[in-house]
Amino acid sequence: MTTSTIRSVAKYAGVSTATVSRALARPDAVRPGTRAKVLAAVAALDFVPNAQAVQFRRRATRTVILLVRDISNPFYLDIYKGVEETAFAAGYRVLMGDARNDVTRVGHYLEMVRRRQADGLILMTGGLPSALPTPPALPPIVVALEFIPEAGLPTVTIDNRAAARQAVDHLIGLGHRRIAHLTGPMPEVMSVGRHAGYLAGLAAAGIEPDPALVVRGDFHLASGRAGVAELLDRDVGFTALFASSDAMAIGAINELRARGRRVPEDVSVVGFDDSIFAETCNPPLTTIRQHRREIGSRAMELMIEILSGRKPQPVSICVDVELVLRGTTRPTPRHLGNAPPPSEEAP
Amino acid sequence: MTTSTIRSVAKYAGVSTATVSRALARPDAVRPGTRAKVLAAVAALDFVPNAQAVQFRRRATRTVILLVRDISNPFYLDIYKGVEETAFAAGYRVLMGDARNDVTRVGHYLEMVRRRQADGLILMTGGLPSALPTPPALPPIVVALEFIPEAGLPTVTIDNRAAARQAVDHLIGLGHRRIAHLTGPMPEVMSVGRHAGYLAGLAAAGIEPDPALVVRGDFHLASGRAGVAELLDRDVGFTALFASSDAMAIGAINELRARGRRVPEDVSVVGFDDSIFAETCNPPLTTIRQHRREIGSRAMELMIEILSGRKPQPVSICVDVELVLRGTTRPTPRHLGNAPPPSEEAP
DNA sequence: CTGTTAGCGCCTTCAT
DNA sequence: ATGAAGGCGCTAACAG
Repeated sequence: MTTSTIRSVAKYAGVSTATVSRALARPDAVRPGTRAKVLAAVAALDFVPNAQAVQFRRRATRTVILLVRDISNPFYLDIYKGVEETAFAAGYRVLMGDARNDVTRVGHYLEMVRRRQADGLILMTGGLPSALPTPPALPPIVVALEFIPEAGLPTVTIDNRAAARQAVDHLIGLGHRRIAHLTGPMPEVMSVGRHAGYLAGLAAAGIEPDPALVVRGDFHLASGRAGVAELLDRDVGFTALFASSDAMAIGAINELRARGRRVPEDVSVVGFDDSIFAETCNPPLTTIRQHRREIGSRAMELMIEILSGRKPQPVSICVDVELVLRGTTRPTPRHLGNAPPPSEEAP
Repeated sequence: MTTSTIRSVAKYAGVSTATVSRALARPDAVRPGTRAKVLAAVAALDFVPNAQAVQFRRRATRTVILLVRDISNPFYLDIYKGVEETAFAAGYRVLMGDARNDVTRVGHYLEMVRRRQADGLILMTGGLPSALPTPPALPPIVVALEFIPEAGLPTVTIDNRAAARQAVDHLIGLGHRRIAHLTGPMPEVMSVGRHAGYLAGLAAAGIEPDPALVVRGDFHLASGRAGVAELLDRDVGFTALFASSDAMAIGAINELRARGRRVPEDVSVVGFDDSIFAETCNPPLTTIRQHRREIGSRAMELMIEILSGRKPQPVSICVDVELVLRGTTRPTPRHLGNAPPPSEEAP
């Protein structure tokens, strides 16, 4: 590893260290001739500036931490990509942290920022340690995807309620009226929003909500399976199912099949997320797409503005979602009545 | 954000800065009384050591870069987890980089290490820029999963040949003799190794290899689909298929179904990786499991040893794989002859 | 435009 | 066991 410093370069080029620094940082702040001399010296000595010294001196690491709830979830990969692209372009680096669903680990990462291991924190975990430092000591934070009610932190999210509503409206448009819902973990803002959208969709169509059609899940595949099992055991009739996550939707489809129901012939299914599983599963899943890349880059943009000293702290950005029609939904079977013209179909 | 420094703490506690530093770094190097005074001052002033200053002074960032070939691939998530866990426990941080299948970006990350943005680089990309710095200027590097022939760099991998052999032996054990192979991109060491294992398995069973049964893919799902299409169009008979990646295996299954072949009734399929798709696909995929977490943590362990100044540079570690029996393989149909007792079955 | 001069915050000899 | 002092490598005033 190299050891030449700005000082050796200065000596070699016959200029001062300040000039070297300038020639490198703001080339047009020095005369072309000197610049050339410096550059030649840099090349000759194979000089590489010591980033640690620079950052220390500038009191900025140009690094942000992206902390996710659980890194096993590939959902976060695209978010990361969005964050990283925007960060990289602006000269920032991204450190990805895994909270492992554990709030104390969030505190740990917060501490890293306070120690100036990083300039800011992009949080995608549904909670903060209760002993949160108060505003003056609170480092720059942007919350994405999740909600942290108390603190008035800048946030990037989707409109969960409206998104769920889209899913349900689609099902209703296909003629379904007995629509079940697999929710996420329930006191959580995200799950509550999606459930509210489900109810709103029914209400708008004048469909009486039936509590027996609603089962609580936890976003994971197994709970989708279990949810359908419960629904079937309850023996409530339903021709469609809206799951608050793709994983649950896939679990649900597996269980439906295992119990002899065909998808979409007997039951239409809509998921949520448009995860990587959605397209490759069989049949491909109709679902609500979250534009993850965009969520990530928006969050990073916000962070950059905050770190640049612009922006009034509390901002909120809402990223659009999109209903992706694929193979798991179709009009209700004619024998159940109200069959609409068989027009809507996935590409 | 806090601004108290070691100096203010020293003044408050009525000791020198050296004592504060010692009290924090090596508590038993100072008298209990002084330690208490220092700790009280730290608490009173809400002192947080400035990591940048510490690292600058110590000339170490305690950060390593994990550079992957393409971060969209969830395969790397578990590797990351393994790396991160081991790193975290040893006081290191992990910066994840995405090479986006682009060698020039590898050079960029190498440069980051040279600039001391990080202490070392864990490489999971199949190549290095040709203008690689020579040993004195070459930063600490550990290669994982992939192979970089020229440089005698420490490496953590699996035995691709032996792993593929296991897959093929399993199929042969079930009575299959017409076994097709979907390879990875072909000049690459990894793909070549797996293909060699396939051939070795056939040879050991006295089966004549048939070039018409081999199709080149690129590890991605679409190439699995295309590969099967080609196989079917060639009209070569086969009762089993070994794909060098799970994604290709799933693509293959989709295409087989689309063309009216049932899996595993008509064709048995074995994948490679045990990716997250393997378990949730339908039926669940029999495959070769790579212990990704372990590969990651081994790589990080190696890195730590190198950074600690131990370890002679060129080391190579080989992590075991495991055949995971699930639902896509079964004995050959009796009408094709040699049907073994129907014993082997997934749990 | 360029050089001189101070540190950034911490750790670490070297004395005491 | 503790204090005093000198940098790590660089940038940012401030003069010239």
